[in-house]
Amino acid sequence: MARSRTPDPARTPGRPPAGDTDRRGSALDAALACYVRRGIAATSLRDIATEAGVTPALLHYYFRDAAGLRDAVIAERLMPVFDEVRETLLGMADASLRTVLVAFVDLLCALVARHPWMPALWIREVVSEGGDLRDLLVTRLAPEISAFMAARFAQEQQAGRLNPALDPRLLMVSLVGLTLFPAAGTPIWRQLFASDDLGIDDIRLHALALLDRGLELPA
Amino acid sequence: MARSRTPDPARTPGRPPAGDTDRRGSALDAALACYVRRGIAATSLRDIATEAGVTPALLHYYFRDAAGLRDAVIAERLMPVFDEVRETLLGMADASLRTVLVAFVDLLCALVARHPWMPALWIREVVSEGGDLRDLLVTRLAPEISAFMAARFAQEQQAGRLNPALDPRLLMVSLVGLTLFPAAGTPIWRQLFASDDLGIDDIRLHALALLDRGLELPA
Amino acid sequence: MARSRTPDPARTPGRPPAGDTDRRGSALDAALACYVRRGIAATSLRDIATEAGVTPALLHYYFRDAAGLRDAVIAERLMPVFDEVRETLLGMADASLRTVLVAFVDLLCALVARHPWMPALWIREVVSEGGDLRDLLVTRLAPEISAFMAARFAQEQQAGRLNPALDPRLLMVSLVGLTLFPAAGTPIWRQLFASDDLGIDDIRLHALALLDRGLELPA
Amino acid sequence: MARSRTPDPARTPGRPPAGDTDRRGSALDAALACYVRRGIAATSLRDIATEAGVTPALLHYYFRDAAGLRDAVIAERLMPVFDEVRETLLGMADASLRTVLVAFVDLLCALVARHPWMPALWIREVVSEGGDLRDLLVTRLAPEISAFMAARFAQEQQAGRLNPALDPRLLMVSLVGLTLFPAAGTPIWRQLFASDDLGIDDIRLHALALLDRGLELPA
DNA sequence: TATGAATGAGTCTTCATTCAT
DNA sequence: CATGAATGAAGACTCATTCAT
Repeated sequence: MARSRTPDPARTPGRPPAGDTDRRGSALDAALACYVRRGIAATSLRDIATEAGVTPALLHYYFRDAAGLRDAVIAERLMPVFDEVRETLLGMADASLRTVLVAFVDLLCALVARHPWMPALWIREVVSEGGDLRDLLVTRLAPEISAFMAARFAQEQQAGRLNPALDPRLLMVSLVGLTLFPAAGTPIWRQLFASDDLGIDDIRLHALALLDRGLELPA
Repeated sequence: MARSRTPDPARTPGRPPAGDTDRRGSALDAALACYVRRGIAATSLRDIATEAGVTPALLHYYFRDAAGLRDAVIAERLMPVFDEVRETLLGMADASLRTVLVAFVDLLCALVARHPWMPALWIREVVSEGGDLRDLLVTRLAPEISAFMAARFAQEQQAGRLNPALDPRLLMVSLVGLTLFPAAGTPIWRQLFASDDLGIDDIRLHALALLDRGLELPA
Repeated sequence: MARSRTPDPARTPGRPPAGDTDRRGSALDAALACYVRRGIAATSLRDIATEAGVTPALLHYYFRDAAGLRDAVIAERLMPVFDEVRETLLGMADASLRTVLVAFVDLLCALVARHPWMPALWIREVVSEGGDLRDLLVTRLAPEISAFMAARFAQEQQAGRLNPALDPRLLMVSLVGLTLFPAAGTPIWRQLFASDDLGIDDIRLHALALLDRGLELPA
Repeated sequence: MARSRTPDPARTPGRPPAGDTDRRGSALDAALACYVRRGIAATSLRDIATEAGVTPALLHYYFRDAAGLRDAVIAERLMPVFDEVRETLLGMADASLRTVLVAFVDLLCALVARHPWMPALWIREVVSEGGDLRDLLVTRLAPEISAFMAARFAQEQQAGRLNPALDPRLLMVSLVGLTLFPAAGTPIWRQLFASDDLGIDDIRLHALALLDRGLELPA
């Protein structure tokens, strides 16, 4: 039974013809918005259909079922973004550690600037035990990056060029905890500090400052 | 005729009489477990009833509806924990900044050690736009703490006793990003680095080291 | 997870308390009527709910799902009838072949008289390749009976007391083909021959006559 | 503007031009296969489309709707077979009763040999109360045959040339019950008696033997 | 001639909730 | 104090059918 479900499989990978109304793409965007707002598990197909202005039946026509839609969102909206991070990072094997770290922070922040929905979705669906993005992270995205980064950290540490009290494994985690995590909570910090201008660039500078020299507290 | 729905409203705040099997408390625990596992929004009353080994009707008898149950979990399981953090922190107004910071990190880590479910629930439900914990954070827990901490940071910074490139508003966010966030992802880092022993104490030491002196990268 | 779905399992095997309205039993009867009318596979839960005058949700409450309802109908409406046939027949091991055969025909015809819906359901759902009754026949009801009967036939044939041209395996099939099959089609034959009085007793006498002496055609 | 929906109505009765891939004919065959497998009422248009390897829309293009397809299957696949039976039988008005009976049995068995799907479909869809084939039988096929046969039986009986205890109306029913009915259940009897070789010819010989002289039980 | 797009109605099923007991 | 019975609303998904191309 040929899986010829998707109306025009040949069109799937890239963006649609453009110019014309692209209902499939709109559906993906609507799904993404719902996922960000309520979480993947709590989003119903009907929510997405309403958001996209189409009937639930159409979503079934395009994506077969709820899991198919979710997979399509991951494949066509999330993976391209993640792949970009991986490519950029792995291409920097020869740069100095400082360069790599700054590039990593810059990369994540630039990513947030372009895709404001990313951090919230990422933080939420990755830490969730049954989260679908967690598998994605653990099996496809992170292994290469984390191995590369952790190895590099350990090596620099042994050479005495990195704070010896740090845990090489947790350093990469820290980079995320100082960028994506604050970015995900931006609406909260804004409200908490009554600072409507608090943005990803503040996060970036703050993270770099903290990483670079720590708190600089007097002994 | 006011329908006094909760069996014994007077008993609610504290623990039940004890001695008897405490079905209400078990229900709260079951709900908490489900919230952690699947997220608050994606947890059905039926899930909780099954987990607790009671009928859905009993949950209605105790908590009126799903929102009532959720509120009870927040009030009786989450708030006590958060209040403890707030009390401890606010009681340290006179201590040195280093002492306060170390105490904050220690406090969060001790909390994780005692309530391993906390970080995942917290991280997930706080970033969710409509999340109920987010309201809780923004309206009840954080205002005092964040105001206290940010003011203290700014004051120390002006006195030249804190890295001037840091953002006082984001520093408290960073403390969470370096403790609760890594803690929430522990299963992932363990799998990623094949380190079954990676625990909250590693997170604590790493965070303190990073905060204290940063990366110590050579110029 | 204890399958404590059925409201009152203890009541299940026998008929309900009687006197009170037995909605579970009514649902089984309604399901049976629909199965007979349209076939098991083509009967929707909604059909049954409408026929029984209840909501589809109630059927789920009682029987969990469509398959559960079907199984309940089989177990509580069909099996008792079939078991009766098996018991009666297997209890006649010592009787003469003629006695056994006449008893078999009489038994089936009496059964039809008491449960007019039986033949149609039986004929239809047994020949259907994926039919659920077919499994029932092949695995639970027929093996004993058919083995017993075929063995008896073969033994009588060897002793020269049965038409040697007959196939012992098919003889029992013939008994059904001369009783249940004509009974299932009764409405048709009545219409075809404009005989409103054509009934199960005509079928019985005709079958016995044919079995006994055949057509008695002159050579 | 009369929408001439069937592509080439003139082609309908006979086989298509041949030489070209006959998608209409394949659809009919696919439908027939599905009908046999699941029953007419339980077969969806989509099932048939999948089986035929075409789109549901094409079936609508050819047959207008599900009923139209079913009617086409009846008209172009079933009726020719049934007509053949009728023609053959009605052409034997002058033959001896024995000849007619043997011919009838032979005819049905030959038919089964050529169209193994026939008996199952026939038995199932004819006894079903709302079955579409039942109308067919009652209104188009059987009236002539059954009238002819029953009259003949009655006449022979009055002349003392047929077992007087038989019911002339049911005799023709018996012929079907001893041929098509056993044939429909062949897979079952095979499994039940572990006889993979049990076939239509065994059925034919057994039926003839039983009809001819009955069981030949000793008094 | 044939099909991809689209949908309203219908399917089974789960859910939160009510209520009598 | 607790639950079994019951249901309306909503869930995912399937279906036959229409229509523009």
